[in-house]
This record gives sequence, structure tokens and C-alpha cells, in this order.
Amino acid sequence: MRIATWNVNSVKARMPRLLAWLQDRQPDVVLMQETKSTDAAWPAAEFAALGYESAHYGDGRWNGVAALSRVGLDDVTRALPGQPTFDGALESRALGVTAAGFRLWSLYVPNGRALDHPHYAYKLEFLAAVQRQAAAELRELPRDAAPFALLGDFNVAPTDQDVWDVAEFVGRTHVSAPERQALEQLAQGTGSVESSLPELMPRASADVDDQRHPYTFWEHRMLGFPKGRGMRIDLVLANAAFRGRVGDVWVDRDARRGQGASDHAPVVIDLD
DNA sequence: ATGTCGTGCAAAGCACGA
Repeated sequence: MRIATWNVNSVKARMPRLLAWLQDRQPDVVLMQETKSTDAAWPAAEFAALGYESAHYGDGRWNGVAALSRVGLDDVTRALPGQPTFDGALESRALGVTAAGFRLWSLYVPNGRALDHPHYAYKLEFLAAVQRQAAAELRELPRDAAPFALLGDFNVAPTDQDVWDVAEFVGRTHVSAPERQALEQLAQGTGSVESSLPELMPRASADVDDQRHPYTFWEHRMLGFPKGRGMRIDLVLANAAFRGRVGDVWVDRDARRGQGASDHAPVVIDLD
């Protein structure tokens, strides 16, 4: 069983590489973020041709979350109960699905923009809503027997080692104490620390700058990838039932290379 | 600090978000 999470930064623009990647990597389940698609424009038929059912929840121009599965796709939940709005709008940033008995959430956490920006408060409120929903769903699970995970673009670097130069981030979002505390609360709420811990990543590419802290995102701007200026912000938070089945977690850096790449690389989880 | 992308609108240039 292979589960992946990937911020594709427009499904339309990524389609050629995405289809090739599915055929090459053969994931069973893929959680996507930033599809930038409407439900009407979602290319379900092209995914179906490769054997994937899909569910999509999208605004159109911004956001958009989705799930592909070739092992069943049920109990689709669009948005978090009590999810905060921004400028009065409910944004498509959360999609819950059940696949092969795995309860999974595809999450695109708000960026925050700046510490004094309303988007930052929105980000913290969103993380609190994730926490409430995770806690509610975990209470329903039979004695932690069912695997549960929160996957996606959290827009938070868990530690100082998860950004290319911490000095660049002083006073900025993604590294602030409240964001990291919200992430830590989430980790506690799932009965787990992150699954994408360094010791679980033996298959990280040989040319990774720091294999203990593989990045998942490099800005398109400023030649972020060629210069190695990355961040680890695409995360997997999982309960014990999920963690107990994890054989390997790795960042697919090849998907970040070359023309037509998203600014995020997929995080791939191989389970027994 | 911002060299790149992607989108939508309404028009091939800009505003916005990241």
C-alpha cells in the first residue's frame, strides 16, 4: 500500500507530469492540494483511465483539495466542521476520505502571509479546526484500530532544521512559535508525532542536502530549487495504527526537477 | 531582495497569491 501527498500547484498545468508520475510510482492513494480547479473542470475521466476513483473539492482559481484512490474511496467530507472563513468565504482547503479502511485528510493550511496579517490569525484558526475534527474522528475510531492520518501542505516548518536558513525567517510565518504550537497540538491530537520523521526516510535521494531533514518545497522564485533553498512543510501526522504499518517515508525529489514541475515534491508513504 | 510560476479577466497586459 502506497499513499502520497502532493501540492500539485494547479492540476491542469501539472496534468502531463502528474499522469506520468502516477504510472511510474504507482501510488494506491494520492492526496492533493492546490488543484486550482473547479469540481466541473476536475479531470476525473483521465484519472479513471489509470484506475483511480477521485474526489475533488475546489473553488476554481485558488486552493482546491482532492483524493485519488484505486483501493476504494468512501465517506467523502468536504471542508472541516466549523472551518473558519476568510473575507467571508469558506475556502476549499480540507477533504476527508476513507480508502481501504484508512481515514485520511488532504489539507491545504492557509499560508498566513505575515505575522500581523489577518491571514495569519486565519491560519491558526484553521489549524484549531483541524485539531477539533481530528480529535472528534479519533474518538469514534475503535480503540485506535483504524489508521488515521492528516496529510498535506501545512505551511509550517516543524523545526529550525526544516528551513534552508533560519536567519531568513526571523519575524516571518511558517516558523513562529504559535504555528509550531498548533502543529504540536495536532500531533498530540493524533496520538502521534509526525510520521515523516528523519529516521523513517532511508530512501531519501542520494543528493538530498540534508537527509535528516529533507525538504518538500522550494520556491519557484529566486531559483529556490537549484540553490537548495527549501522547506519541509508537507507533513504526515498519523495515529499509532497508521504508524505501525509505515515501512518507509520519502520525498520524491525527481518530481521537483526540470520543466513543468510544481514547487512542491510529493511525500510518499509505503505501508506494510 | 525577489531572478518564477499559475490563474482569471478581458484583452496579449495586469493583478493576485505563493
